[in-house]
Order: sequence, then structure tokens, then C-alpha cells
Amino acid sequence: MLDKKYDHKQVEDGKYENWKNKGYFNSGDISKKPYAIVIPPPNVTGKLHLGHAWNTTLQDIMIRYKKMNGYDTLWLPGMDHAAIATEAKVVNKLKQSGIDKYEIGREKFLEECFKWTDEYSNNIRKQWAKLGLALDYSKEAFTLDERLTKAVKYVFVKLYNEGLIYRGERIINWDPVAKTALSNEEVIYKEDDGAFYHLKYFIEDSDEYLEVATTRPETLFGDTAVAVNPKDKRYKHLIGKNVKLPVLNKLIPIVGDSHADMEFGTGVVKITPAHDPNDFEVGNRHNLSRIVVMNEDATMNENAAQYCGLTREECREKLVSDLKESGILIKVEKMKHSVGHSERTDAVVEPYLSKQWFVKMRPLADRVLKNQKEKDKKVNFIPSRFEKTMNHWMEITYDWCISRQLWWGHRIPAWYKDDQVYVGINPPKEDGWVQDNDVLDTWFSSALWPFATLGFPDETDDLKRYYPNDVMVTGYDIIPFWVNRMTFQGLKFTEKRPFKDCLIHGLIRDKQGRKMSKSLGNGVDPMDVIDEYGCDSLRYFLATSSAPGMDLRYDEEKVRSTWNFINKLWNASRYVLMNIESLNEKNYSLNDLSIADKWILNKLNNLIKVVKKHMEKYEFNVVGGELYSFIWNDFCDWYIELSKYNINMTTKSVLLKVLTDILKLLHPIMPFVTEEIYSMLPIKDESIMISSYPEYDKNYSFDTNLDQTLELITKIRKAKLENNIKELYIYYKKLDNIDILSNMLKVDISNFVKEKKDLNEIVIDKNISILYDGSENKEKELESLKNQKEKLQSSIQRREKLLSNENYVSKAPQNIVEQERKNLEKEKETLEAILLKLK
RNA sequence: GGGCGAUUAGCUCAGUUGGUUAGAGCACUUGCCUUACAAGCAAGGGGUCAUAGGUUCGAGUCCUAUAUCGCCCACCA
Repeated sequence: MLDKKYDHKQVEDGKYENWKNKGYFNSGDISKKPYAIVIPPPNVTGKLHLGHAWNTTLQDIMIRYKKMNGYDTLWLPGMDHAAIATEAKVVNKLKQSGIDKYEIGREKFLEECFKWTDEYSNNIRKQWAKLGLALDYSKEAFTLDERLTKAVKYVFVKLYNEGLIYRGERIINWDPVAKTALSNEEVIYKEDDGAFYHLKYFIEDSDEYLEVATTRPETLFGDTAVAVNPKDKRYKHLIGKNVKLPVLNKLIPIVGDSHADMEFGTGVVKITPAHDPNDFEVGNRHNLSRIVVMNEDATMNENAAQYCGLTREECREKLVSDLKESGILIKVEKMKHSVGHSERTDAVVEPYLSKQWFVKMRPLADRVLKNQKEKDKKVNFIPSRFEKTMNHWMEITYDWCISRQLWWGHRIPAWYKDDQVYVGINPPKEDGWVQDNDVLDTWFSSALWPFATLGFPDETDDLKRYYPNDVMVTGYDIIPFWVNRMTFQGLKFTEKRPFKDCLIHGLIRDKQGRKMSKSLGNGVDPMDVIDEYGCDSLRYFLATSSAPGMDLRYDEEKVRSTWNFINKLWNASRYVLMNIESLNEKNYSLNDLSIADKWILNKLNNLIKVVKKHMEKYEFNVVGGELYSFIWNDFCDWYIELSKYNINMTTKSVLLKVLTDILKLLHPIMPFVTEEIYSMLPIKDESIMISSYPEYDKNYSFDTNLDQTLELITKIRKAKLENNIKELYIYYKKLDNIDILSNMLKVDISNFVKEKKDLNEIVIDKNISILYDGSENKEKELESLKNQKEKLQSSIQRREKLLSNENYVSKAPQNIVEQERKNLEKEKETLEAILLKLK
């Protein structure tokens, strides 16, 4: 028997291990249709946060749902090595023990990284268990394991051989703290305080100067020209002459280039090809040399003359003050402008000329755009508007910088010997080749995740069976990083979309709507929530509190109210179990159904239909709402109460059937408590997890008049409460279900009368009144009658007007018009009865 | 500058292809310890759906503007 109160800790304890040991999480029953999801691999940098809990709950719901619907489900778990993020953490950890990455060397450092990974992956697995995720651990993957490494090399080499990967000197985003290149997607732009420094660049052999405005004066050591617009009348004549570069006093040319905007600033731009992507292009057009003025840590190098060795910030400060002294500085104009920061280290990103590896994006992106136009082949976003996000990024795409100056990651399969480059899966046989020191962007391997985890590039059985995946669940914030890249790599290497559906969720925010972040300290640990309210409460909250694609505010009140809901379910189950002790397969019977039995079975049947419909569309908020109101309102508030007056074998069987189906319907969202209660049922399978999901059955479709009776009960209760009535008679001309009314209203059957008595009367409708003794209520009654009369009159007027509108009657759906007529008729009858009484 | 989203009850949010008098949870009011549950039961109050137009027999829902808030992208010498 169940305890009086729901105890989530006791309920959740041990269940996960049991499911896992029984092999319920494992895929591979080839007699069934496959259904596959691969988990977005969490980074091995820390613990899972609420966002992960949300993301994985949505997937687990689908997996459990599909499993109960007869599919061979595969949910493939795995983790991401997260190159730069993990490396930064390990470097930090070593630093605290006084160890320097470069001192211990690459090999030792990687050992440390793997140790770190082991520790953190174990942690994550424990958290997955706490969340109840039905993951097939026999197929677990890691982005640096053999499977993925093989795929990464294969893809790199193939793209290289096709000219889609190249190595070149370009301006890239340089993170001077992590000392590595970044992709554009890893740069976060923020509005920072800055200034325009207006400087004099004197024209050769002249006292005249050009006024040049720059936000980054320290880069002037790399200036190799100034540009003016060739159409600009002010400066046109100067093109071809030289100006004198401040401090260094060397001559650089004035070039004409459309990059210089006549409308902006002074119309004169200094050109620093090695430190600005636009200037780089200008430099190419005018054959300018590229002078790098900084070191990898963003200190000034020897090209910065006496400023060599200073940080870029120190240099700017000293340089500006020196320029002011020498009269070169005209003015400083304070302004806000957006400055790129590294996503991981938050360092101000330096545009930096550097030799890196790139993926040539245009052809790959075009293929995605083309594929999205094919209805049966495209990735279906839910909600669909996010398709625009992917398409937009694919339209504006630029070549993807994939090399990182890190150690933790897939080492680039390229070897160098003198001027030669060799790219291949295996190192060259001869001596003297040196492998590229860099590793690949972590997203390079993530992009292959949906198929590499299934064995690609080999044509494995798993790949054939579980690819494309059925759905990918992820946040809208990583569409550009990940969804896009999986899609173009999938199309390129498998000729297929990586997944049919892409379910997008939003971000978790705190109660005030702020993003959860470490710096704000407003993060909520899902494990704490589970500890306090249980995993089932958390999962229900996460799955049902927002519409697809929307952000979600964490609200403890709602989690608590979910706990109450589960407690309600728990107690309802307790009632059922207490009353069906004698029930077993033999005397289980759904014959001789009472009107109440039919009513609840009919509602249950409709519920099943609605739930399944919305589950298929990932509308878990609707599913949750439907289940909530059925369980609390229909089942607990009405059916269980009704059952108390009529508890025969049929009723017991109905109680069991309804409870069983409720538990099954809820199981994908609340796996633990449903398993616990299910295990106590007299008729059951080995586990609810492997039982089959309820199905709509037209044999359980009934039409009863119980709803009217229940409505009547509510009306009479209201009248009783409002008029403080203790004893009453119910006068009726025509009345169904008197036994039910008698029981539910606690009015003796002999008090249902067909003759009026000389007592106070409250008119319920044409056929029914309440009679009671209460002379003090005469005035109150009269007033309430008048109120009712007015309400009815205005409602009748509205309906009559509507029904006299020919357009409405002819164009609105027939059933709605019919309903409107019925209501009108009913209201007229009630009004008649009231008017009679008022006389 | 371009794109997307939000604006519905005191708070947090739902509202499927337009269709009775717009819903839920929490909070609030009144009455109840009724042996499944007082973390509960019974009944109730509370919204001119951001604003202004339009389409329609009918608009929270579709169209066009506007306002406020948020996100993404581009620009920023």
C-alpha cells in the first residue's frame, strides 16, 4: 500500500539502475521500426545546468513515448571534448598547482585533459541518471574517441582533396588569452566605450595634412597606406602622393579605393592590412605589404619601435599622450562602439593576419539552401520560423576558420616538409615530415555527430538503420554553430539530411527574466531541484511550461505546484488501490457499465486521442495541460467521488483501467512516480517502461447525459452556499440521475419532490427548483432573481441577433449554429420559469 | 540599417487551421478537518487580449501601421 504522502526520494531511488540493468535502454530489436535520437553532447567542462535538463527531458519524453508505441528506440549518449573550453579549464587547474602547460609538453598535457574528461564524464553520467534519461550506453560516444577521430580525418582529407579545405594567410579573429584563432561564430560583439582619435598624417613635402580618424591608434605601425574615395573631390588630386606615418615617419601612399566612405568621418581611412579584414582586402587590391605589429599575446612587437613590449592597451595610452605632445593628435571623440570578445575567454579579439586552415563554405552552404526547398528532404524546424535562422546564416556565410592553436582536440592531419604539404589519414612514410601543431575547431567534429557516432565513414548496420536521426533537439542559440554545420556535412557526406525534425527550445532564464549566468550567480542546479521536489516535478515543469521555441523562466512555485499535482495523483492511486484489493484478471470486467463509468471511459478515450496527437507534434505543454485537467478535475473531483457510492466489480475495473492508462500516458513525462504506482497494480507488465501506450478505442466511445447532471450539481451547491441553506427539497418536473444527485449533494432521495411546498424557492431552470425554509432570505432571493433575469435577457438578445443574421446562419459551421440555437432555447425556458416566479 | 519574437487576470504563461460569454498554475474571497489527498475539498471574484486602422457574418488568432521590451545579423576606418 502507498504511504499517505508522495515521497519523491523514496520513489526515485534505485529505479534508474533497475531499468538500465534490465536492458530497457538498449536499442537493437530489429523486428520493430527504428526511432533514433543522438544527444547533443554536453561539454566535459562542468556539470549539467537547467538548460541541459530541459533539452534532455524533451528527448527522453520522445524516446519513452516511441518505445511504448512499439518502436526500437535508440538514444545515443555522448560528450564533447570542447577543445578551447576544456583546455582553458585544464590550463587553469594546472596553473593552480604551479604547472605550466608548455613546461610539461603536449603529451603530458593531453594526459591531464583525459584525466579531467574521465572525472567530468562520470559526473555527467550520474546527472543523466538522476534525470532518468533512457540512454543506450552501449553506444556511448566521445568526440575524441576512435570512431569520431576516424570520421574527422576522413572528412578533412576528402574536403581537402576536393579543394573545399585550404590553408591560407587571412585576417582571422585572434584570442590573445587562449592564443588561438577563432571562427566568426565564436566572437561576441558588445557595446564598449571607445573613442575616435583624429590624427594628422602630413602630406609628403607639405605642411598640409590628412585628418585620419581611428579607434585603434596602436595599429598605425602597421599602416601601409591611407585610402580616399576616388570620387571624393576633396582628396582626388592627392591619390598617388604619399603621407608621412606618425612616429615612424616613413612614407606611405595615398590610394583611391571605394572602401573609403565619403560620408563617414573625414573620408580618409588608414589602411592596416595585417590588422583589419577590410584593410586586408584593400591591401590586396593595391598590392600593399602586410605588417603585423603584435605578438600572439597582443603585446606590441618590434615593428612598434619604442612601444615594443607594451600591451596594446598600454601602447594606446602612451602613444596617444605622445601624439598629443607632438601635436599630431587633433582631438579625441568619445563614443560607444561594438567590440568583438572571445566567447570563451571574453578577451577583446584582435583581427590578426595569420596562416590558418579554412573550409570553403559557399558550395556547402548552397547545398543546404537548395535542400531546404525540397519538402521531403529538408530539415523540418519546430517551430518552423527557425528555418529562417539557418537559411540566413547559410546565405551570409564566410569561410570557416577551423584550425586552433591548441593541443586538446583533433590534430590536423597535415604534414610539412620544406615547402611541401601532405594531407592524409596516415602520416607520410618517409622521414622528415612534421605534423601540423594545431587542432581542429571543436565544432568540426560536432558537425559529424549524427552520423559519425553511428559508424560513418563505414557503412555500418547502425548507420543504415538509425540515420537520418528522427529528431534533433537543441536551443536556438546554437543553430549557427551546430545545426547548420551538421546539415551541410550531412548532405555532403551522406547525401541526406542528418535528422528529419529539429525541435528548437529557448533559453532558461531566472524569475526576473535574466539569463542564468555564473557572473550573476542566479544559476539553479537541477540536482538541487531534484533533491527538493523530485525529478518528475522538474521534468513536468520543464516540458509543459512554455510553447516550443520560447524561453522559459524558472519558477520554483510552478515546480512546487507540480509536486502537488503528483501528490494528488499519488493519493488518487492510493484510493484506487485501497478499493480494488480483491480485483484480479479473473474478475476484471468492463461489462455492465454505469453512466459514470461510461462518462469517464469516454473522457479517457478522448484524452488518449488528444495526447497522442500533440505528442507527435512535440506540444508537451498541451499534453501536460490535458493530463492535468483530466486527472484532477474529471477523474479525482468527479469520477472518484461518484465511485464511492457505487463500488462494484465493474467500477473497480474501471478505476483500474483509468488509473493504468493515466500512468502510461504520463510516463514519458514523469517516469519515476508512474513506475512506482504501476508496480503496485494487480494487473500489469514487468515495467511500465516496456508496456504499451494507450490507444483510442471506439468501443469506449459513449454518449451520456452526465455532464448536465454535474453542471446541475455545481449550480445547486452554489445556491446552497450563497443562501446558507442546510436543509432542502429539490422540486422537479423532469430530472435524470436522481440517485447521483442525491449522493453528491447529500440530499435524501425522499427530498426530491414533484409537488411544490410552501417554502422559499430558487429557480435553477425550467424543470428544477430548490425549496428550502428561510424566510429571512426573501429580499436576497428577489434580487438574485432579478439579476438572473437581466443576464438571461441580454444573452438571449445577443443570441437572437446572431441567429437572425443570415450570413452567420449560412456561413458558420452547422454544429456551431445548432449549439447556439439549443442554448438560446434553454435560456428562454429558464427565463420563463424565472418570470413566472417573479410574478 | 535588416530580420525574428514578445505584449492576454496581481504574477508566470497557454490559446492548434478565425467560430458560443478568452483558459491554467500561483495569489485572492467565502464555506468546510467529508476515512485518497487540508500540499486538500466545495463555491466564487478578477481580463475593453499593447494602440490605431482594415479584411470577415464573426478577430486574441489574418492584413497594415505605431509603441514598448528582448534576441539575431550587418555596419561601426
